[in-house]
Amino acid sequence: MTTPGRGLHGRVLDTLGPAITAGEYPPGSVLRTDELAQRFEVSRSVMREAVRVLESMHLVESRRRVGVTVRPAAAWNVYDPQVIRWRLAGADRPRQLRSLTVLRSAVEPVAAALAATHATAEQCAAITECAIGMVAHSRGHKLEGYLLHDVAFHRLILTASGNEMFARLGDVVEEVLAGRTHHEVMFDDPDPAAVTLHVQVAEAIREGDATRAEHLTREITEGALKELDILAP
Amino acid sequence: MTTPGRGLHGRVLDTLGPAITAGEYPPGSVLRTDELAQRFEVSRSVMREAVRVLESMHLVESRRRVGVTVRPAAAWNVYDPQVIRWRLAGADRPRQLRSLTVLRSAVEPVAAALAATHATAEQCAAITECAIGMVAHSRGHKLEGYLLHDVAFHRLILTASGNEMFARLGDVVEEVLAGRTHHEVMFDDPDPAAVTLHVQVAEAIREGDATRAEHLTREITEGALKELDILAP
DNA sequence: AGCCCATTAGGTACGACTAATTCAAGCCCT
DNA sequence: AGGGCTTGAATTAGTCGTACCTAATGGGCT
Repeated sequence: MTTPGRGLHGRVLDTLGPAITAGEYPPGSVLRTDELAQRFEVSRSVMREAVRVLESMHLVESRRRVGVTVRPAAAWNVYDPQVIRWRLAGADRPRQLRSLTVLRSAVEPVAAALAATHATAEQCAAITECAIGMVAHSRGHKLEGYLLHDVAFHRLILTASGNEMFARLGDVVEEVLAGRTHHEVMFDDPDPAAVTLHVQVAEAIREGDATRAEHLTREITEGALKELDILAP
Repeated sequence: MTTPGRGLHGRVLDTLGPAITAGEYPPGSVLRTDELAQRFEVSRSVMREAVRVLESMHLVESRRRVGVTVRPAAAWNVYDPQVIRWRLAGADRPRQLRSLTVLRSAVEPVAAALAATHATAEQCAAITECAIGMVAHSRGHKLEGYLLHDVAFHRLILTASGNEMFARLGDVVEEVLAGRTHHEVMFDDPDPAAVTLHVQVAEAIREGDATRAEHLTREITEGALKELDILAP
């Protein structure tokens, strides 16, 4: 995935970030740079750089004479891929997964509709290939192969929408899908109906049928939501 | 808005960030920390902190023996409020505004539907108040007052949806709406039809009619898209 | 109550040293 | 002779530690 620990400050972040997003330090908690530097056995310079990054994510706020105070969760940059990963690794993973899936259910249908009118021939071919790949890995405990094509499928559609904001949600979708396969209860084989829907979405996009692509994609995301309801009502 | 220049490194970012997002340094461009420190007349420590922040936004990548290389736009954290502000201040503001409006058109209808079933009585009251405020400022060149209520209206709905990912898009909506009022051509008074739609959305949410809230909100966002088409086809 | 000042923790600057990576010169082997 | 590999020198970010500045804060004084 992403390079863990590109430098000492990155190592520090890999510990501090998850700790903060996990609520280990409640909002308003005050940390001191020097104390943190000692705790992590790094120089103040390194700790300052780490704090700066946390600050840019709005996880903390640095004020003179006070220290580094933890900000309430409502202020966090929850779209930062790093923050998303930290939170998905934490305790409220289910809630996080649900939020992200709801976001998917809002974005992906619209993205699919746009893809139906904007996708190039190459993109259509790639999307179709992914759908075929999903079918090929839909039976016989080939979950890893299925996941790979599933992620690529949704990422391609988001990209083909031509909207950069949508395109950048590819990472989010990947996290959600990977999480479902790896951490949550996943039925031995994917739902055949879902596989069919993916094939049909590919069809609709290829044919330039925006409305159909949108509705079919909505069915997929609603299925994902129902799946979550079953696991954690 | 946000505090401009919380420290020297912030001052540097206020210049470097917009420059990079504006494409002033094409992808692959190499900057050197020391050179930048000299150019901005700050110490290396300060410049390093600034670079760390840019790195956390995926605007640049810092590698030994190479320098600080500018990453392609596709890698940028376009959901970072700071990045959004920088890009909106730059040359491709129209494209950016369009991307964000498309995002709104995907998210807000779903958020409104959720708000219809999740909003508390207090939230319903606040939303209604905003709609009333919009009506009150809809005639006679009261654009600032109108904007204020418009922003609050959409922000409240996003919050009332109960989904934190939606809630955090309040800043985005504010930027878009503020941009429309301040920088783009804005008709002297807002479209009466749009004002009515807002009132009706408030109604639907109050009555718990999710489907109606969703459809009405979709009309609002589609109107916003059409407005953009007129300005920049 | 209001003002003043000592305290405190972050902010900035500088200098020295480390480490990784690139590039190229030089070598060996084919 | 040419191509690929090794080695080393140059370069730039990374880390550390120190010294000093600045501004909030809280308590004590008037």
